[in-house]
Amino acid sequence: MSDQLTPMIQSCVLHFGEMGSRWGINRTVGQMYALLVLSEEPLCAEQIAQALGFSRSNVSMGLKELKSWELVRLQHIPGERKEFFSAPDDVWDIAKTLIEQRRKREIDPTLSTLRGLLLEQPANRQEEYAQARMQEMHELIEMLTQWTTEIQRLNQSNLKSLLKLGGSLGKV
Amino acid sequence: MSDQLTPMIQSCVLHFGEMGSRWGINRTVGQMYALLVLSEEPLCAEQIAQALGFSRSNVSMGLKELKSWELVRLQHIPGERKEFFSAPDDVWDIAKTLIEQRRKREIDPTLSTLRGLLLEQPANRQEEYAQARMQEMHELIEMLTQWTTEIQRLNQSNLKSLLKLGGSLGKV
DNA sequence: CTGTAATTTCAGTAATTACTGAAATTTGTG
DNA sequence: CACAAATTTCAGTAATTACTGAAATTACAG
Repeated sequence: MSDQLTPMIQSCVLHFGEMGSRWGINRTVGQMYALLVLSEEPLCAEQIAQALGFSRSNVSMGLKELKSWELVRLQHIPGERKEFFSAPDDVWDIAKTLIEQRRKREIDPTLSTLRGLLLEQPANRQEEYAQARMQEMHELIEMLTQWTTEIQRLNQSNLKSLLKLGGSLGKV
Repeated sequence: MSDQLTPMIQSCVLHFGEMGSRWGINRTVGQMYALLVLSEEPLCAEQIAQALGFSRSNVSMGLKELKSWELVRLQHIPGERKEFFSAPDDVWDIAKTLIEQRRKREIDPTLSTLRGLLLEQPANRQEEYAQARMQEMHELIEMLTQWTTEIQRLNQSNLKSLLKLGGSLGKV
């Protein structure tokens, strides 16, 4: 990594790179995104490559990935020919996008796989039990999904105030 | 993979193997756990290796991993010398454990990294902005964490009824 | 305590995933 | 439309992660 970055920003970028890789996100893509989030002005591919010490083509791949997740905004700066990228200004928007995308890519296919298997006629006691488990998983995942859907409707400050009501959840 | 498994169970096992690998969980560990969840009786390492076509040592590694996540229960079957493993009977217990463990391993260190960086004196305007972003991230993560803490207190049926109240969230 | 079954460890290898530089393509400007 | 800047693609390579078999260790019945 080049040392154009201040140590503070570098630490954060590195941390999110590691975190990303634990969550199935390519480490360098994680770093790129952290950098974009921490930057006030939009950055061009060249700047990202320079700041993080990656090849230009790696950055191109990374940005492609981030575009496919809808996590970056493409911007054109007047007078500049090249493309600039930035992350949403509101971190809650980022989180909502992440949740939504992961749902589309992983949760929905899982639910649909489970539904498919639940339609089959169990061939024996063993399959009967397995289907019961699958049914439980399906219900649980659907429930948690509905929750996140509700939460996603809120904006961050509503979320905060809802949380302050706090223990209200315990009173069911 | 051996074909001791019925196609139904095999499909499910394979699917969760793939899903696991997208979430930073080794594919074969994902398969092992799916198999344990779908099995009514506890399984021994040998049975898992046989059913999934993995080496005995790979299963040993996988079980070690699952133990470290506290996702499996070790059981001794009377008269049997070897160890048997099973997953919790309640899928909600499994989910709660997963959430808790990921919090410990990834969320807490992230919060602590952010707090550390927020204590530093910003050296310039750029770092000032970066810190503001870090502050937002910290707040958001802490908030979502508190949410999941609340939810984890509930049991599955409470969760269901709370969800049925449904749009109540929208009324904040 | 001895012998055997079971489990774990670990060094080596295989498989996967990530990254690069060079070439091809696209984009925008005069 | 010609040229140049910018971006993308992709085949090759590097790095990482996963998996195995053999050896070491542990656990337990007699």
